[in-house]
Amino acid sequence: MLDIKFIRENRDLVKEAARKKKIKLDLDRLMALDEKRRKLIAETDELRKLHRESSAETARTGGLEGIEKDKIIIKLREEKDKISHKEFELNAVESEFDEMMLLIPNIPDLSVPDGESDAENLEIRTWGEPKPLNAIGGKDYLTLMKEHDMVDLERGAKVSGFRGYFLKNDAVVLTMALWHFTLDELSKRGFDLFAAPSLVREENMVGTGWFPQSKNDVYKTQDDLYLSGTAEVAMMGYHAGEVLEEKDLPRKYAAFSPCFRREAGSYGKDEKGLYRVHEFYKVEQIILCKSDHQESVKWHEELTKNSEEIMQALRIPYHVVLNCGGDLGLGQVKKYDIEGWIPSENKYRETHSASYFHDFQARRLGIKYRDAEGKMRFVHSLNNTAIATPRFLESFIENNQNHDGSINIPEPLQKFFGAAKIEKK
RNA sequence: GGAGGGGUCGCAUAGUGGUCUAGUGCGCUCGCUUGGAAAGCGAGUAAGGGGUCAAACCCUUCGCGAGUUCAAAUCUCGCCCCCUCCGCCA
Repeated sequence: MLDIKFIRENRDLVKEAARKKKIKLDLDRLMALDEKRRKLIAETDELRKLHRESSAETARTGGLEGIEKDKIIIKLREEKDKISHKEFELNAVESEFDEMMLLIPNIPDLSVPDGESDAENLEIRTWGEPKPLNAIGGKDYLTLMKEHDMVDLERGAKVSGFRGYFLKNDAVVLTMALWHFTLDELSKRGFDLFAAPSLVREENMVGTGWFPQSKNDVYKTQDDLYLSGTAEVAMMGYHAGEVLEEKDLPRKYAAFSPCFRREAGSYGKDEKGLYRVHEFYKVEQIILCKSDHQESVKWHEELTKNSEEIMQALRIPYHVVLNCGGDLGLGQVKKYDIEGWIPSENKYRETHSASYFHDFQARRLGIKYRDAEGKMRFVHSLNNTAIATPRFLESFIENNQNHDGSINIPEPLQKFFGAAKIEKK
């Protein structure tokens, strides 16, 4: 959410933001509602004030009886009636206003390129040597995983439906080793570790900016809780409604959680394998920092660097792209995706997504802090994937395979995996 | 799933329909006092919204929401959370 005062004074910026993000927006409607709203607030306040004065007077002259009393009560009743009518009018305007406010996009950074979709994201750097499949060993990850009895997709679909999967044996150990390794790396970098809830209240979905837009992509339970698609939601809700101290910022959190996505509207995309599944696991990095653009930029770069270092430690060639306007979420100011190299597809595919929001999420969630002068401010928030499984197995296994079909476990991961290789049984 | 108790200013607590514009204590801030400090004394002590160049000023808020009433911290209903207990359970 943006500050209405900011919107009022920067209409062109907001319109440009909507254009860049390819979001439909009737800003004139919002401005008209805002004006109406303020007028009604002033009128309501005035009526309330008068009524309050009358009530106080009545209270002071307590024991009145008969005609005198009736007269006063009639007067009070009339005042109250006027207030009710005014409040009714105000409520109608405010609820439409509030609804629209949730749809106002955050302003993307100037460095964000124009573009419709992820196809127009800009590559900003690469690491490692991306090699085609035949140069590495010649097998795609599913073939390899089946050979090693690491996955069962058929029974996954039988039990769990479309996009269902079972991981088995070394894949289970490898997956857990990846989580553990990642958490360990982040802990070393000063992150507090969390195992976060996936089941969350609606207000957190709205607060992070996932709702109302992406409601269709999220599973809802019969208790009106939602199955979150990322620990970002729970971790942002963690401090909702709180006032933090400036000295306690930044807060750096690494949160593990199961993640759920309906993938509505993605039929036909990545139907095979472990890349796009309904149920997966993720370690997410979350940072809350001071309300300052340079701070946000600094931590955004650091979050990205952390994930790059994890990619490097695990020997996955990757590139980093700067996401274009059309590929940004409502609240995002700027986003980098890290895409791991997939030899079998001869291309890079998204494994991490690092974005910052300025105070967009904090405003919706009410996460504030008292600055050095004692002034209340909204924190800035950022997040980035640290590792997402089983998606990550695709690039991991293909890039670390040997000609004999065995899979190397890079040195930093060995103490978590317990061996240096996955060998043919 | 069931039974009961509770949620008031940073903390503790008072308040069961009208002077609550929420009292008191503690804490905190400032001042007086002092050689300095403590104690004592005095004043202040929130958030959100409207308004304004900024202020003054005004409105709202006693877990959240709705209702009854001229008037709600106080009465009614729904919800959320916390505590105690029974049941079930990894």
